Formats: sequence, structure tokens, C-alpha cells
Amino acid sequence: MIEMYTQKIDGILFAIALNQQQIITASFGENQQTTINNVLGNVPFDMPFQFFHEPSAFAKKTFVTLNDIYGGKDAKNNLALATANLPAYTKKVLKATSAIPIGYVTSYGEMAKTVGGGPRAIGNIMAGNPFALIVPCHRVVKADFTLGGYGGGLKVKLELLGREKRGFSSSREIEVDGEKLRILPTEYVLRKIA
DNA sequence: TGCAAACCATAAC
DNA sequence: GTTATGGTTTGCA
Repeated sequence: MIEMYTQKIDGILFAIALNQQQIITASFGENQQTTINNVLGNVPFDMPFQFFHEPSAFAKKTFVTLNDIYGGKDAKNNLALATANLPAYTKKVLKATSAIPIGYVTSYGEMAKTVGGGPRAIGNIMAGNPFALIVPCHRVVKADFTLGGYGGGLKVKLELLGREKRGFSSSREIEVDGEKLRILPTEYVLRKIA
């Protein structure tokens, strides 16, 4: 049985689907319509599910983390994600995305260089990210530091990045699965937009 | 700047 | 199997 929960915090609605141990999908938005739809769309078609009003402990913890990330806090989350039935390449991309620390961004192209494949394939996977906020797909932008797209709307993507700036001034490299990924200060994006 | 072509894993037929 | 689809990138005028 899949458990679904919603919670409204500061005017924004978070929705999640959980099994006992893992997060199946998470979404957020300003209205029920899109938020709930997103969650439903990512729940396996043949699985029974039920909405719950009172959040379980796991659900509470998840909501707190979501709200922290949304608020630009460096929420160290070790939430268990249900990635098992996702395609291998998708898993790889989501994992690399999760490795981007707060205060930095990278581009679709850089990600492609790191995990293989092409920039557009990366974009496709970001667009379908089942774990909104938890996998920080908002930290992936275009090579010229314009925003690219965002499921939750470009305005939100920009707001998130605005809260995440940490004053870093130069690019650096991190390692994911033994491959190098080039990351750049969030400021580069903010400056470009301004 | 702006446009066209190359790019590449997925999902949908 | 094949085709269509992008949250892209690059090159060239």
C-alpha cells in the first residue's frame, strides 16, 4: 500500500507518496491541481494507494526536509528514495544531480560529460525528476547560465537559487562515481539574470 | 543575436 | 522495432 500525504506550509503545497521505507515521489506547487497530479503521475499504475490526513513520522520528516530545501537551507537529507525500478541511466543522472552542493550549479552539458549521454537526455530526465527538491534539479542550468526550464516554474527556480547563494566565487570539481563534475557558483546564474 | 543541425536516453506507438 | 520528444549545445552567418 502506497501512502500519500499533503501538507501546506507558508502557502505552498507539498505532496508525497511513500511506501514504508522509501519515498516514491515528491512534488510541490501553489495549487492542488498540479501538485497532486504530479504525484499521482509518478505512482505505479497498478499499485493501490491511499491518502492519509495525519502524517506518519516518516512523512513528517520528509515534509520538514522539503520545506528546509525550499527555504534555501542546507538540509542534509538522507531520505531513502525508491529508485530501484528507474532506468539505469536515469538513476545515474539523479545521483550525480544529488551530488551538487548548495551554493553551486552545473549545466546540462557538464552533466552529460560526467555521466555520458547528451545534454538533451539530461534535460529530459530533469523534466521527469520524481523527487522534486530532494534531487536538486533546480541546480542544473544552461551552459550560458540562463535558467533552462523547471517543472515548478522558472520563477520558483530563480527564487530557490536566490536563497541558495553562498558567496562562492570560483568553479570547482566534485567527483561522482569516480568521474569529475564541474560545478560553478550559484552567483553566476543570479548575475546573468540581473 | 539568431537559426539550423547534431545530440541521445526515454516513452509512446 | 521505430518514431517523436525535449528543462541543450555548438557552429556559422
